[in-house]
Amino acid sequence: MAKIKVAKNGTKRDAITQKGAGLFRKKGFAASSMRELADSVGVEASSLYNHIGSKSEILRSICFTVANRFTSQLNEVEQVSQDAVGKLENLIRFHIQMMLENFDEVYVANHEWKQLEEPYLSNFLSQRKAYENRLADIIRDGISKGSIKDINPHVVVLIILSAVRGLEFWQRNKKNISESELVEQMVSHLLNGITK
Amino acid sequence: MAKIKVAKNGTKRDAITQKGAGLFRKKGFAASSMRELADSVGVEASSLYNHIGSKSEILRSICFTVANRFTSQLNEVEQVSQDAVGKLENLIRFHIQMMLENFDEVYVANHEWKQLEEPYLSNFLSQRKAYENRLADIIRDGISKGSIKDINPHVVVLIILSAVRGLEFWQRNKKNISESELVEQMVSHLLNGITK
DNA sequence: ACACAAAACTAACGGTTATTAGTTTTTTGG
DNA sequence: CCAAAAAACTAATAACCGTTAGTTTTGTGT
Repeated sequence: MAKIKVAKNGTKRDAITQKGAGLFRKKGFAASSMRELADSVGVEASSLYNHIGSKSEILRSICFTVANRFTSQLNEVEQVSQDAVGKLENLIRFHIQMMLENFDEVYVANHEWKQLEEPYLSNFLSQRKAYENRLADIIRDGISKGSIKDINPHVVVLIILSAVRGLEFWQRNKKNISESELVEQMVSHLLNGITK
Repeated sequence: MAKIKVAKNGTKRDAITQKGAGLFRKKGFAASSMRELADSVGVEASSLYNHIGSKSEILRSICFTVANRFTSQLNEVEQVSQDAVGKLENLIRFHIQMMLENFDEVYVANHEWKQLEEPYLSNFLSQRKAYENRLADIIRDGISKGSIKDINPHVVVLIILSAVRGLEFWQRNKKNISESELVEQMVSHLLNGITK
């Protein structure tokens, strides 16, 4: 009879969710079975249900935990007195850090949110939309104060969020460049471009 | 007894593949059933097999058709005599155009390639890797000729490809900005940055 | 109009799915 | 050390999956 290993300060539910994030990232949510998840946890599938309510609940937990962390950081950044470019830089760095430190979870939230059931799907999309709008507000502020070029704020948000999200492809090249160098170069490109 | 509607110059296989792209984009490959696909085509599930070999063959067809189109364009761009920034701009425009004109197919190739079976999965990844390396070569050339800042070429490739890919989120905002304006602003941001 | 091919149908196959019920083992607290 | 709670197990369920076989209908070329 196997036992679920729990990390320090973590419940068994957390352990299952973490393994779920890894599995869902590798295979996709719909293509992952509870039996596979149970295997990776080291237990029979039915035993999982002593700790979680359903398969979809795991996905829900992953998606909203990630979404809430981004929202929290944005809350803090908005309150700090800093110019628009500084705020943007702060958020870009946070996105990169989240991507590198919570890879599985962020990846799953980015890719598998479509498999959420209503009303969670709608909630998730609303939250993301609101996040994007607040980001656009920061850029608008920078434009009106003259520190940012007059570009459509939503286009800028799109590019920045997509670029940091693209770090999911970075794993492979990790060796060739240090993490700090990566962050600096991304920030530099996204803010200042690449042409001389 | 229903009949599959075929577009002009298209086989029934093409019609099924196209509906498949739409379905796989909306629900994901693994979460889409052949019965659902048959419904959207207007036929019974078993009838599909008169035209296609398997479910996975549809995905394969979508992914490699898209990949080959991008590779073809890169072949052409490489042969034109143009500086690195001009080549990059050309490719960025092509990516944006593909994303807007073949949304379902490009989206599926971007998101569902993980569900490909071997050896197709490895082939697909090799092709993508090769594409990225050739893009990095263009940037390296621009750096050595002085037209592009000295940034890690792979970081630049990452940002550009991710940004154009991010257009999958654009659909929603389509109303507020014209397509040509969108392209110009994206090219401008990716090449020249946003700071004044 | 008739023969042949193409493409639809119905029915069924073995396999997998998430989840539940009921039981047994393990852990915990007094 | 014993009782109660937690967490594991086995077994089974009904639903759904991709795909095949066999049959019938539809379209086509002469």
